Amino acid sequence: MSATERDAESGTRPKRADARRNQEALLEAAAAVFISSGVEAPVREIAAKAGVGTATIYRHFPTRADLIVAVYRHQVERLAEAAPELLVDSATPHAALSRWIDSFVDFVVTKQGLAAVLQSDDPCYDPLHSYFVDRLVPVCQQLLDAAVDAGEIVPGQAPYELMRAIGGLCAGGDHPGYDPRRLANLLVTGLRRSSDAPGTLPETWSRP
Amino acid sequence: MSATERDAESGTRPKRADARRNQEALLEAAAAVFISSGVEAPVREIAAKAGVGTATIYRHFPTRADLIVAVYRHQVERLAEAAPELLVDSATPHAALSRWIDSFVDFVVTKQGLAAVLQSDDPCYDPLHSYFVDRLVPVCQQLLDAAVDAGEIVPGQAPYELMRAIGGLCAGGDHPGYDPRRLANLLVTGLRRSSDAPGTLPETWSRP
Amino acid sequence: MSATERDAESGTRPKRADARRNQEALLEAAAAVFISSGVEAPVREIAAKAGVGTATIYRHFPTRADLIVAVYRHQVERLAEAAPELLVDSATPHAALSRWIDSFVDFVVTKQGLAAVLQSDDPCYDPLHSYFVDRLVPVCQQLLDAAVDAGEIVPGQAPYELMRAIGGLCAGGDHPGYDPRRLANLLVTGLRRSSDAPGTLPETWSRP
Amino acid sequence: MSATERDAESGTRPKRADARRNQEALLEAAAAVFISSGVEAPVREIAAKAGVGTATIYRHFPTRADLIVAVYRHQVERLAEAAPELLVDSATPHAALSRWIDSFVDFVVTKQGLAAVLQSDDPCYDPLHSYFVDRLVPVCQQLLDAAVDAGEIVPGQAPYELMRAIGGLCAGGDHPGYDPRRLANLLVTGLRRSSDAPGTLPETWSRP
DNA sequence: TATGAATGAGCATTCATTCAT
DNA sequence: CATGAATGAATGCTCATTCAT
Repeated sequence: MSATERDAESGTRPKRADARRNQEALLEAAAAVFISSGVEAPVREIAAKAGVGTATIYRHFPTRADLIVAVYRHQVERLAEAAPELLVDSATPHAALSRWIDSFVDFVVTKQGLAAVLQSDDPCYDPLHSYFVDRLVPVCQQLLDAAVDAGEIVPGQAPYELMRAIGGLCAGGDHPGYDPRRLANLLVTGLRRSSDAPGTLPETWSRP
Repeated sequence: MSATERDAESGTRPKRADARRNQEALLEAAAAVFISSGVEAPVREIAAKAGVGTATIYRHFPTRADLIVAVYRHQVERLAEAAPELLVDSATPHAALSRWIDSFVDFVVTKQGLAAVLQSDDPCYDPLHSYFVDRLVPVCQQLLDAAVDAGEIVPGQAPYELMRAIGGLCAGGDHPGYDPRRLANLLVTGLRRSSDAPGTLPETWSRP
Repeated sequence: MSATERDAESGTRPKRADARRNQEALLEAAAAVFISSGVEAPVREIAAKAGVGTATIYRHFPTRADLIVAVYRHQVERLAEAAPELLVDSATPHAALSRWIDSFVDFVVTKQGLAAVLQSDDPCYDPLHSYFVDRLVPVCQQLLDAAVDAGEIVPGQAPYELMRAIGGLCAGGDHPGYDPRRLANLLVTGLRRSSDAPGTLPETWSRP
Repeated sequence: MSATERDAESGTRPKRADARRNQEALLEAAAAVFISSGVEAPVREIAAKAGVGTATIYRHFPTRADLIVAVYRHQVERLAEAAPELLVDSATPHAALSRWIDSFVDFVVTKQGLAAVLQSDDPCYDPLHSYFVDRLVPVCQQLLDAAVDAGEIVPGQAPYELMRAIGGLCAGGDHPGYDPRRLANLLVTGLRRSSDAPGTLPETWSRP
């Protein structure tokens, strides 16, 4: 009989309940601390906020990346799931892409330091990168493909590259007048087929 | 004859020789370390690389911001001075802007962590921010103005915001397939007057 | 049964045993080091002597003032509590005052650097000052008042000033022939009503 | 022919003039810095204030003690020379002692950190101690002797001990209400023959 | 299983002193 | 003889991680 089965049967396993409660307290606390002090906030701060010992964090989330993934999983999932609806609801695939990028910006920009971590080369964040890539890159690819198929944007834009760029752009911070949404959409606008007005705009900026 | 006069005449500078050599060694070492370990690398590492004591760094560059500014001053100046020539040499102001952005990207992208520092809120970096802003924002403004005047891009794009965005975008790093130049130019392309082909592309994504 | 309850019952305190042992080792080590190297001895030295890491000190005593207070708390308390008994046991209030000053001198003179720190303006020592003032000034005041009421000494001597003076006087050190007790009592003797022999001694030196 | 003689003859030795000028600038600067930052102020601060290199300080004053002695020599001399006059001018030897102590207090109390240094055990300050002791202790002894001979104070008070006590007492600082002059004189008052009113005051405070 | 105490490496920074110029 | 650049040891403090209870 597995622990899970026993749980399902009795429902009286206090330990498990404790653990789950801890896990949730931890996620809440981490989310709060991530916002106030960034995703690289000291472990102790998170533990203190959650009212648990530091080692408890390590038990539940061996690496910081695990914790970050757990904290943002819901939002990442929602982001991933939103794409199909957007494709249906929007006037054009490009509009869907644009709106999805908006959501992505909203997500990244509110997480102090998330963008920085996503750009970090530190291997300790590899699981974090993997999760984001696995979950969001296909979705972004889908949106890009749709827009390409509709002839709205030029083909060939790698979704990972685009998201990475937008991530970096979101790291700009809260400075007054800095509008990550607008800037991200500038990027997406830049993808538009310049052949909208064929021949009129020489690609003067193209690099050799 | 004062020491200063002798210096001016002979160029021997008896006292300063060591100091200048050290200063240069320091700048070289710092540049190298900034690339390998980022601009927030430990002072000790830079000192070790330069073969000097740590205090020597503090003598020449009291704050880290001073050191960073010194290391990049030449390149920033070249960047600032390049704009007028680009305006003359390029087919259109937009092309000049695009090429200048290329140079800016080339500059930022090779400095590990520079983008991050430029985005930091830490007041210790204020002098660094000031220097970059004072030196480059007017130049970027000039290029933007020219492109606006030529009817190539929409008006109203703040140069600081644009540069900040590009800075963040450059923080994307060295990942294979990540092309900051192209992405930055996507941004600039996004600024183009969509009226190039008036009416053809509904601005479905435009923000309120 | 919670850990707290178990503690209350058995006194085993499974968790705190180590911590308490360390705390005590720390206090002992600090006391020893304070004597040999003064109360401003490097944190590392105390940690080494106690056989703990430096951070352990910071855990138990976030500031140096905390550590100093903890080290001397017992002695300060004894000093504070001794006054009432002295007033009862001594022939006169002045004698009680004198004996209390003796104890105060004994306390201060054995703590290398304590006097200096008590005189320091560094705000980091404010809590230390406060503790000493809060605990000892009222006691000294009480003794002074009693002596004044008995007509033994002139009124108006601020206890804080007196203690500060004695503190400084104790900083004289261990030099042979230097007798802080005697000197401090000279001070207290100086407070005596000169009207012991009214009119005989012109107060030529009296300050306005 | 000694260097001094040659100087006297020719008066053209620029080097010597420079050196002397430096020495004086140094003394002035040191005096100023000692007041503002204490006698343990960084060497560089003094050098900067004097407009000389740090090594120049070491040339003129190999140790800090040398510098301190030089800075205060004039005032110490005046203090030493004042005693005879005071003995003549004052109504009684005790009054002279008291007034001299006043001057001593005035001297010590205005030198930030001088008292602390005078109490330091650091052998690097031995020359400083020696100078003060050699110059002032005999003077104080003389004043004490006179007062003893006049029957005003009890015999046996070592002058060095008294001065050390007063020095420590002066370290009390600038705190409002802290009056080192008064406290020092309390000490001297304490020396008075209690037999002014013989038998009236039992030496209740005397320690076994 | 949860705890939180302990760890100790790591960092920025200061300063007295020396030495090449 | 004067300079001031270089030194590098010393210190306070933080934080991620481990481990005994």
